[in-house]
Amino acid sequence: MVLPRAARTQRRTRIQEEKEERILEAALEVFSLHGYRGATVDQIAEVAGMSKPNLLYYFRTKEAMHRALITRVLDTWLDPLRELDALGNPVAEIRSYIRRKLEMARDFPRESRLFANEILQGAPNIEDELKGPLKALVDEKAAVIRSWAKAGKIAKCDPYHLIFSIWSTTQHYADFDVQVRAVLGQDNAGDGRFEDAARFLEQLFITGLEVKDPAS
Amino acid sequence: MVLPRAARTQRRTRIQEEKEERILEAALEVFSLHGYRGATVDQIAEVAGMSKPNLLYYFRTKEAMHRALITRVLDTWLDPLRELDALGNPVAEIRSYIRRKLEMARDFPRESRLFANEILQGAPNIEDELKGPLKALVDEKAAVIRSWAKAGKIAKCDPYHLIFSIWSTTQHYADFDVQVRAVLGQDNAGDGRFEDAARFLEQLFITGLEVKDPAS
DNA sequence: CGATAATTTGACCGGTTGGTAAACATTACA
DNA sequence: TGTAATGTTTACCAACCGGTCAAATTATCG
Repeated sequence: MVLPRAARTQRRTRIQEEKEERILEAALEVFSLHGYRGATVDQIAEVAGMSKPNLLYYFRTKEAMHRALITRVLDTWLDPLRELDALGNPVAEIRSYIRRKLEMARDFPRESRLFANEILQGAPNIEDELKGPLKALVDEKAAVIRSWAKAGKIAKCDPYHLIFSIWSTTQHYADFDVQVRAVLGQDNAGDGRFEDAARFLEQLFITGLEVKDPAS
Repeated sequence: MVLPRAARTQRRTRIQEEKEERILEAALEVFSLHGYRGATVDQIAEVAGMSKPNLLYYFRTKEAMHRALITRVLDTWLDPLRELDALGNPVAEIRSYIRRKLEMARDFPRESRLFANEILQGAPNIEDELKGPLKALVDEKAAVIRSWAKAGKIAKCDPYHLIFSIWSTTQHYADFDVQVRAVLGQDNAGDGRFEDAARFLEQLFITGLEVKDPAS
């Protein structure tokens, strides 16, 4: 046989698991830095430490690789929002959602840039994922936030745009890292800017969402 | 003569002005959608309605085109921040800065995406611009904001991260337009999302920055 | 008009890129 | 161990891409 990817129906070998893992890791590195078109298969192969035909034995096309990577990453990327608990304390829930998103921007910047690249260029490959699972999750959590506002637990506001603004402010520190560093100056070594950002964003969102007159 | 770009030292002809304008317009269209590497000279030539060699007669390399485009756009892109007036009413100044940035995201999304693409991929060509003019301008305005906070006109906060969060929230509606539309649903026709965003962001930032105890 | 400079085009080139063919090597397993 | 399936490599290709060249066309101006 010469169809390794067809082995998807069968159980996968140890080698398949290992190699596919190494390839996707390398693909994340390269795609997130150069975008889909800017990345080359040779580059990914080199980072993965294998020859190009060998890589193409596991993923038959560049696009298949990209698709596999996106779908895998999208799932974990939405975890912070999934954890938003309708039964928790509203302000505390939003605060820790912001913290989690900011931690992801710090710890998984490549994943963030992968999506940014994709969406920036019109999301040609993942439009279905956006309109399906992503929209469903956001709709669900927006309803939760709206109910908190209705109950007077937080200020009345558009829950969708609240979520957008949390996404954008936190992911900014991953996607626009170069700009952030350039503007803040030379102290690029540590994670200080993330701590400063956390303080600022907490102040902004929590104060901005506080209920002025707690009489309910 | 065969050196049209060397004509820079001389006055430019009518034809040069027109064609360079058309080329940069086409380049903006293509670069903003596909990034530097993803854009092809043939594509740009086609959008500009001329042959590839003809285009290369005006800009000798793809990189020269990109550089010319970036430097031109960066200048107008920073105008909203330049207008932030140290002598104006602090809250009103910040409010109208947010409004101006959001209007730019609505009216010039290609320009926004051009920068986003560039910075996302490590800003290989404009690092100097970031560390030079851009940092200088941000430093200047951050000092203004800090003085407002010191004077008790707005809440104490990190001015750099305030600027970052205004940038990210507003540009989000240009750069991640596809995602915003996918999440908000089918009503993609109008600009309603920008009006909703304006309302939300105003509430968020102005409430978040208000001084709680106005005793100064 | 005539001539000189500016502009435009079709044909082409070398390097890169995604992908293939087929021989060779290794592993899994009866 | 033998052998069939799986994994790896070398050599290669066709399409694409940025850029050149020389010839043709058009604008400029005395």
